[in-house]
Amino acid sequence: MWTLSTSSLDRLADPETAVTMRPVSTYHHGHLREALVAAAVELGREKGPDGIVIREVARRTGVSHNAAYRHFADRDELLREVATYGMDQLSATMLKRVRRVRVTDPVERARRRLREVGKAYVEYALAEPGLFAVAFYPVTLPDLSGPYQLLTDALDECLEAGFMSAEKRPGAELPCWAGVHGFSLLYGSGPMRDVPRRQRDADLAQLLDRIEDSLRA
Amino acid sequence: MWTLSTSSLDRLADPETAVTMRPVSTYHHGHLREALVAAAVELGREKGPDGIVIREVARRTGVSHNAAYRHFADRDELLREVATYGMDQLSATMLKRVRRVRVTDPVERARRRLREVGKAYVEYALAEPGLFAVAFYPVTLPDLSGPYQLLTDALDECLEAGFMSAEKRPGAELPCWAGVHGFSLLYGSGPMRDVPRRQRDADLAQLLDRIEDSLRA
DNA sequence: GGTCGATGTGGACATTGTCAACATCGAGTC
DNA sequence: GACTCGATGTTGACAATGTCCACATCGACC
Repeated sequence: MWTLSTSSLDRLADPETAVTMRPVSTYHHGHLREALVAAAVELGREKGPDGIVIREVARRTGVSHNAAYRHFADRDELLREVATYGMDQLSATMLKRVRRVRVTDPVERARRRLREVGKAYVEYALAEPGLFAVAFYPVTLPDLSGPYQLLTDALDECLEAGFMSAEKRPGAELPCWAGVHGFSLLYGSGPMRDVPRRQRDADLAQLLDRIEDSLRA
Repeated sequence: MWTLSTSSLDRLADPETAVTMRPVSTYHHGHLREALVAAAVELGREKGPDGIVIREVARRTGVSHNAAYRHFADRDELLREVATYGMDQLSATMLKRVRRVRVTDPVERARRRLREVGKAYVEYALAEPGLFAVAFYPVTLPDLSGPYQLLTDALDECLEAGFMSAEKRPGAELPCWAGVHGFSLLYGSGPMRDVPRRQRDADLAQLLDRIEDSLRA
């Protein structure tokens, strides 16, 4: 029953339930909550927030409509779960890219790290426009501290390396965030969504150049 | 019958139909299309894209459900109409603010105009978050040439005035647009929506400062 | 005065979120 | 080892919605 691409569950199943895994009788599912979230994530990935439909989630999980109400108060709570999943993936994507930077020169490393933070943000938003939209769905709003902290760290490093002027540091997060966030939406689901990849990459590079220019000491 | 706040119809009713206005028998409405769009705009203003519900629009217009189908192929077409209305208002807001600039020094005037373009964009997005969301709803996407042209003009002026370095001019629209667009969403319906007005204004001022810094020769 | 196409109406259907009542199962208790 | 009880699923129902079809009504033109 309930076949699942385990990969998409990696971050969902907590170790405890993972141990208790049993093949399941037809009635009590055993891991319904996780299975439902996994199905909801898949729907969100395919069709965005509006595509996350309780009854379809139940159908894909091979369970009756209404079963979800034993695990989520309402649709919004399920949405919030998917949003958190997306935000976690965004954090992970950013962290991975930042860690890949192998430069010793402090200034160059700070610049590169800030750039990778921005690139990763956009990369995830464009790779998963549906989940990104869910993560920023007005009713949803999961914890943002992961991505925000990575940006803060990158900016601090720019300051320490002397790449950024000190009087620009306070509140510098916002202009940077707004830039990549706006870019993500314009190119991910907005009016620029059909711009070919080459052009889009060039535009992103230019955006990151301008952000650097704006911070430079 | 069909009471309407005429003010909200100003930009909708075309002169021709306006002349033909008649008090109407109960059946054939006479200006149903305009009345429906007006009601849809009001709903969009109150609750955003998801709030624009055909049956509610019909109810508010005092007409049967289904009546709308004589004027719009489906809900999306009605949405598109509202989106166009919002985009027109955005253009108007921007134009108004740009025109208010009364500075003679060319450099200072170019800077101020670019700034007002950005301020107006954010101002409208924050004043009408629902309509702004409709205007950028993925399925919608009305004509953007109005706002875009105003930005282009402002940047051209910055170049001519010598405030912006020439090699940064090509493609300069994008970074600017992304910045104000991202800001609008983060503060209008996103994670920053509860930031108090004072703080928000300061953040916007800083964003515009950084944009100027990024373009400076 | 009569006809006909445009415009509204009423009814129907499938889909959805959600509630209430009922069914089933496994973990403790005697 | 049988029993009970709370957690977990299921069935059925309801109202709201987008959309389709058949029918009603009206005004412009012959």
